[in-house]
Amino acid sequence: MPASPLLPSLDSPHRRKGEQTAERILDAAEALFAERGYAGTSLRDVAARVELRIPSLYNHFPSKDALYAAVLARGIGPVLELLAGFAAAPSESRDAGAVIERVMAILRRHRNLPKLIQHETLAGGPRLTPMLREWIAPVFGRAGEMAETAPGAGRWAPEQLPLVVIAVYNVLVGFFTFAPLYQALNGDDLLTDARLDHQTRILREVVAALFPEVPIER
Amino acid sequence: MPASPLLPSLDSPHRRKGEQTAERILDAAEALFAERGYAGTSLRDVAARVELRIPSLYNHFPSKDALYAAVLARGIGPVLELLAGFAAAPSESRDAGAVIERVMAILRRHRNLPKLIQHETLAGGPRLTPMLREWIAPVFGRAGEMAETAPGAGRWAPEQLPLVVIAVYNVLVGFFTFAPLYQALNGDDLLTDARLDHQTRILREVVAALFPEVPIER
Amino acid sequence: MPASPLLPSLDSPHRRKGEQTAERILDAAEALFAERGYAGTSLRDVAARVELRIPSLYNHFPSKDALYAAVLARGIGPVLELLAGFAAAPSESRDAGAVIERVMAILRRHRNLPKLIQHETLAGGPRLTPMLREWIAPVFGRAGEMAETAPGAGRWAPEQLPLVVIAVYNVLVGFFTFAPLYQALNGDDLLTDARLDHQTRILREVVAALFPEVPIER
Amino acid sequence: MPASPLLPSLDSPHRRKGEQTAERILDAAEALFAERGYAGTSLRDVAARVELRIPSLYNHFPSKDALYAAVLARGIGPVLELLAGFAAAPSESRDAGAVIERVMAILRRHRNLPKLIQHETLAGGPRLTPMLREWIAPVFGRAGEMAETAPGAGRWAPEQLPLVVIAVYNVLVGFFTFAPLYQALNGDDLLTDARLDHQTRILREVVAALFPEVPIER
DNA sequence: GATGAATGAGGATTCATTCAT
DNA sequence: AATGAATGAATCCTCATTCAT
Repeated sequence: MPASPLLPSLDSPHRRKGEQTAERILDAAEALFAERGYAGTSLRDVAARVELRIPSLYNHFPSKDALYAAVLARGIGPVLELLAGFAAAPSESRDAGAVIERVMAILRRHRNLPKLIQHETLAGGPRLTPMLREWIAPVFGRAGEMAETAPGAGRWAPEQLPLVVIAVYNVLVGFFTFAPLYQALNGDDLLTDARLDHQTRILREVVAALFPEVPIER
Repeated sequence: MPASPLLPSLDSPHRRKGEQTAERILDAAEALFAERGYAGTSLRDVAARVELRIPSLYNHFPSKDALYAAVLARGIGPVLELLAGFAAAPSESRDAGAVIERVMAILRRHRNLPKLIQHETLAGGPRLTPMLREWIAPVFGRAGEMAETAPGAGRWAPEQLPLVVIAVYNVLVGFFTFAPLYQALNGDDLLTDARLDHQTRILREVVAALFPEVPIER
Repeated sequence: MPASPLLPSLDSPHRRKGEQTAERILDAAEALFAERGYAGTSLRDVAARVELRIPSLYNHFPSKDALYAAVLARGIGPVLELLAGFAAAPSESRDAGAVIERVMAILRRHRNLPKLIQHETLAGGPRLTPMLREWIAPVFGRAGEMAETAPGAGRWAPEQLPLVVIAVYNVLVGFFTFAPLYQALNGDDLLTDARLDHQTRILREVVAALFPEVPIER
Repeated sequence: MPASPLLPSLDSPHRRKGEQTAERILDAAEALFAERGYAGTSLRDVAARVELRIPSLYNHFPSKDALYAAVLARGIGPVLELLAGFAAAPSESRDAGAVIERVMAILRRHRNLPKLIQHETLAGGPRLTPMLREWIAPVFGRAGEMAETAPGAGRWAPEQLPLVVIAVYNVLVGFFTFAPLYQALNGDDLLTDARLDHQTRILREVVAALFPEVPIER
């Protein structure tokens, strides 16, 4: 029996179009939230970017906050999965180089993500905390533990280890967050493919320098 | 000769009190801008924090924008002077360790500064660009040049050098910007004196690892 | 073919109601701008008069300035068309009496118009100038030319003619602008139908006196 | 005995300077009120024009309203005296031409006055009414009476007479109020001495045309 | 007499949200 | 699903005024 027109099947054109719209809204919102932060982004801007009127946004997301959460979730999800996979792997088979490579690959396609996260980090605030408990906390907890059990960890005192992990994290994220300023200063775009390759290499070397004994595939 | 009543002397009570108030406004604004960014900070919040009514703010700063610029200028000034001094020093007498120490000392007293700068960096925007040309640009220009002529520069290809400098910069700034998130996750405050000592040490080691031949006083 | 729901037909209830509201806003604004001028009129007053909240005004006009411009355009349009028609008519068929009659008829229905124009005239300012070039300038230019080619023009030196035209204009407008003061002084309302008839007659006689040879139908 | 420094005589430099300041404030306020009306003029503007700070204005006038009233009084006084003198003169010795000449002379020196009055007229409102009763009312009352008893009055029906007087008044005032618009349109300044001579002449002719039997000295 | 600082009231405008269509 | 209209709350900012100096 074909789906009744009143109950459209999961991928009827209707539904597809609706999801497409939601996706377009997420895209627009992601770019704007990344550039201007939550407070600096108005639904008016988002709507204009999607070429919709504001109330239409409410057909897809129940509030600005929910839209923001959705943007964050969509962006952060893949990264967390990757990290979780890495953390879960047996310690011998962890290859730092591969993770760096794959994280960079994700960020290349989602260049807004680091800025988005950085905005949240700076706010350090209420909107973030709920998501933290669920997503970031375990990963960063694992990261510390990983580092502790990692071969090269001997170089750092236990209470220094989290700080070193944070340092690496900031080097990674920083390439993206610093890009617009760099461009304003020098005219160069740090986010071209060539530059991103450089950054990947630098990141590898930074990790190699900080954790001399961690295996890293060349 | 007594000061004419028409031209109040430089330290008339008026002036002194006014300057004090302006300073208090700057303090309040700095904290709020750092935490919530420009768009997320309302003059209402600032005024409440200084225990003034909103219009009084306008007796000291002509607009929110001007207040923001003043906050930025006051905060960034000393750091830039320090860096400029370092950049101007003859290359043999440059001691990376000393600079790290002194930058950290400044940031310890102005803990909002890195967040402030980070917000601006993320915005990458119009409010920043004018200041950039004047202040940051020459320093970062010098930083690149410094690194090139530095003994350890040989380790990096010329086009990689700016990226490495940026990496160090991000490690430094990142300790401060990541602090609130870290606290929300783990309950630990990264900005205690003990922790900041750790970070200083880590930063030195990062620099040592990245520029193995740069002299660094222990 | 039924109208698509995405493109509401020209007289959807939405549109009709919206236009009605816009018209009511224009009415209220016209009265207030006429009485108190631009600076003296607050959107709060306008909104109160239409029984709306202030932000609703922005659903119909993007700014106070735009509302003002719309008021002016709506009011001045018909008069200018009338004058343009008169100016375009062949000189023999021009009947000063008829124009006076018809201008008075318009102003009777739009009694705020003269005050509105007078406010603008006094400001002599930036808000006016753009509209002037487009609307008023050509008409007044024609007015001068008309007067020159008119039979009675011989009475006045060419450089006096514009001044005489202005004089007539001021007599006409003055009846309306002076009315509130007159009422405050004497208690009489100059804008009753009877009084307006008088004024029309006086205006005719003034024109007859100033241009003795211009044909004027009785 | 010379005036003690504690009790400065009426025209001590102290007092003189004070009065001078008040006069300068009046000048600035007159120009601004004339151009922008009461609501459109801020004390900030006035103070800036006198190169004082706002609170200093309050040393000379107790409120914005009082300043406005003072501007009006200072400007209108001479005109009213002139008219009063004319009205009081025995009817045979009245010479319309002389009055026109002298009113124009006053307005030439006080070009803001007509605009000022026109603003008030348009407001027709509360700020005006108190002054009206005292100043303008009697004069206009007399004007009507004068016109009635004047030789040429026979031309007009009694109830038309006030309207005719108003017409003349508007011709006179209109030259000044229309000037800025005219200048914006044509680039010509209507308030040059030559133009004002023309206007005086036109005004005489208008009066002559409207009151053919009124004596008017050539 | 002049002014810096402070402020209550109000200015225009934006924002996120709701609802009827 | 899309949108015009409406709105309470909040935005930045201006204004007239006061007061201590």
